[in-house]
Amino acid sequence: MTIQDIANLTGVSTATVSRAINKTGYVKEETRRRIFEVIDKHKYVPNAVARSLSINDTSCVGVIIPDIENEFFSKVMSGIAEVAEENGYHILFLGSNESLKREHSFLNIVEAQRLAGVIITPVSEEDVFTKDRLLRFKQRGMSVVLVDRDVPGSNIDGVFSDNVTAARDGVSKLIEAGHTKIATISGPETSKPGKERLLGYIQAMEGAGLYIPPQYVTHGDFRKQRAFECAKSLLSLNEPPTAIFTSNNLTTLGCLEYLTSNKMKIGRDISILGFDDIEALKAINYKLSVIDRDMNQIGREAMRLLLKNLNKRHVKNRERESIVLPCTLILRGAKKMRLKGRS
Amino acid sequence: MTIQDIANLTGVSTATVSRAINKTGYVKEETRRRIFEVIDKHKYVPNAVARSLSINDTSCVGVIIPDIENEFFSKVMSGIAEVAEENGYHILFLGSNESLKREHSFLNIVEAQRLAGVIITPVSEEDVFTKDRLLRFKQRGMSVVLVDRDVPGSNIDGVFSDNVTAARDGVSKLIEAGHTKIATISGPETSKPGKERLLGYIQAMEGAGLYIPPQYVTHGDFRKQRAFECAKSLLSLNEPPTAIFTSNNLTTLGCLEYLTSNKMKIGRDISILGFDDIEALKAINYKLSVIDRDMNQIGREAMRLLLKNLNKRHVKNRERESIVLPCTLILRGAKKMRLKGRS
DNA sequence: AAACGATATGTAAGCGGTTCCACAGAATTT
DNA sequence: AAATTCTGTGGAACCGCTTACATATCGTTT
Repeated sequence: MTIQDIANLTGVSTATVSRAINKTGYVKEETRRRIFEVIDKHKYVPNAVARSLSINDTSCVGVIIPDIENEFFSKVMSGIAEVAEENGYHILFLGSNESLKREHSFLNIVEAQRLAGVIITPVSEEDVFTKDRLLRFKQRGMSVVLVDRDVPGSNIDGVFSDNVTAARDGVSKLIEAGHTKIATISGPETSKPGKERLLGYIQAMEGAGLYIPPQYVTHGDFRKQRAFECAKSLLSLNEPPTAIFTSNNLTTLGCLEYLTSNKMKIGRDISILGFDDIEALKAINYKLSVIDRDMNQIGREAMRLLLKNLNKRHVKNRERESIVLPCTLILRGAKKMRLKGRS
Repeated sequence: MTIQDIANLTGVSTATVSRAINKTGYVKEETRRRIFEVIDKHKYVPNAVARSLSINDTSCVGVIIPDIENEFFSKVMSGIAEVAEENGYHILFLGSNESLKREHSFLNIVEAQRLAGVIITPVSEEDVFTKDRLLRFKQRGMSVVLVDRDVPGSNIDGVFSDNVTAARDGVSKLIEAGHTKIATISGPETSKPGKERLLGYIQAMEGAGLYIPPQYVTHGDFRKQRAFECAKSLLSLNEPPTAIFTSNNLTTLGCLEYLTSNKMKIGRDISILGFDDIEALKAINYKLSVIDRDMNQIGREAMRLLLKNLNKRHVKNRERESIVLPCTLILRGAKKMRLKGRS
């Protein structure tokens, strides 16, 4: 069944059928009725591929994210999908799995499929292939939006979080609660979130005049396994920390895994401040404080930004539009820590 | 940049360029080299939309799932994506959010976009619109695969879990551990998982000669809120259960939320057996036993099944191919329950 | 040397839509 | 009544690619 068949069966031209279907141009009411009778009778559904080719517009955007199993990304995805659907856009899902090779291959797909835009959390902030591609996309009028991670020097729009402030305020709370021996399991320092959250931690500590022993800054990679080992090394120190700031949700889990497997009780034996809340732990009111973000909102804003800049060619020297969303501190830690050594 | 431009610049016909690009048919090595020089120089990327139209094949499958934020689905998605990528297929992500309206609209998209197939966990097992569409898809040679939920009487292939056995064995373990007062928060009884898990529970109880007070069977909807209320009603009974079988991950969380907010300690004050493991709780070795499934595998199998039946027209009376994967029981409950009233 | 298969390339007709343009009749304005 | 605008419709080019078919050249085989 093609538009030609429908035209023949109705006794009109394809032009008229097309106009009837798309409500563009004049079609006599009577003709229109007959056309739709035929369409319904034969359950005709116009070929969107042909249409895309013809009008040169696939109402489709690509979403390249590193790990859909991560609660953060699945929620972001959800937000993206919501706004996309409201606006008649479809989503091509591309899970890079933190693999550069895959990311590159996906960028090719985005280009080949002539997608209207792409939302991406790049695997690496320093990869030149990805950067070049994204810039080329913009030059060609595609809409490109970064999420969470940046591509330095690219001036590409994006939705980010106020990592520094959040981390600083969060760690400050730990200090207010009496902690002085606060360690961190940081993220990759080549990535915006990793860098900024570490910076916030440092600012809070230095702001309070607290010394940071070098061993207190362990270097994770935003994954569980590595965080587990970082936690282990922290707890093996002569002077182990009384609180740990973990810089993303998986880091938190890895850290918790080590601590609980060593029979430590969070909120009593040690305090944890995590970045990004975790549904399950929220449900059981686990004594874990977190810096929370509205992940759905991040997705929604990203999609909105994408839609807003559709078809806007890259203008030279245009200010990048970067949306920085705030975080909130959720204190679920147990009792405040007893202050030692004071009256 | 089109294939025509490349042809002109190289001084050959589009046919030759096409053959060079797709490695189909003869092209002299020298010509081939020149063509690719031009392609590289101008960063030409063939238009996949035009190609799809021409060869009548979008290497793209639709995935319609109700809730990507649910750990189960995000892992299934991950598995699907993995196999899709290995085979050069793309994924159109369609999140129905448990809304029939959206699901229907997505089915239209699948049809209009001429996708090669669709993997779907339908919102309702009784919706006739969806059923009709899926059957039509099959008749037209599209590959259709169900995941987890069924469409009765449709004979559509699918990947399911051995819910009855798993639930029966799981609940039996609770009984072996000494529990006699075991309640359940079931899922929608119109859905395969809801129905079967409840059946498994009943079989285990009856098999052990245990009476099931009607109030012990509460009816959830696989969501948190409702489960919270079910838990509340169970704990308000004169004779509250000593163990609860929760029939999916969100049900478990809702139940836990109620219990923990009432200061009950899981594994001591009450035992929980959940269906589907929860990453975060696994990490902290929470005293919660679960029936676990390899969710990634479910996704992988679904995609494999889809690929296998690509282009195979619906054969009348063909046996449906339904893959039923086993579950495993993970006992993380605390100590065995003290047996009461016996020597 | 003729015949043949392999190699190399071009022409042009699709794929299934959209849309510009032309044209005709109806309705309205002057 | 003529001029003008509005309605309604069809013809055909076009979107960018693939491919059947035709044709030409070349190296082999007989």
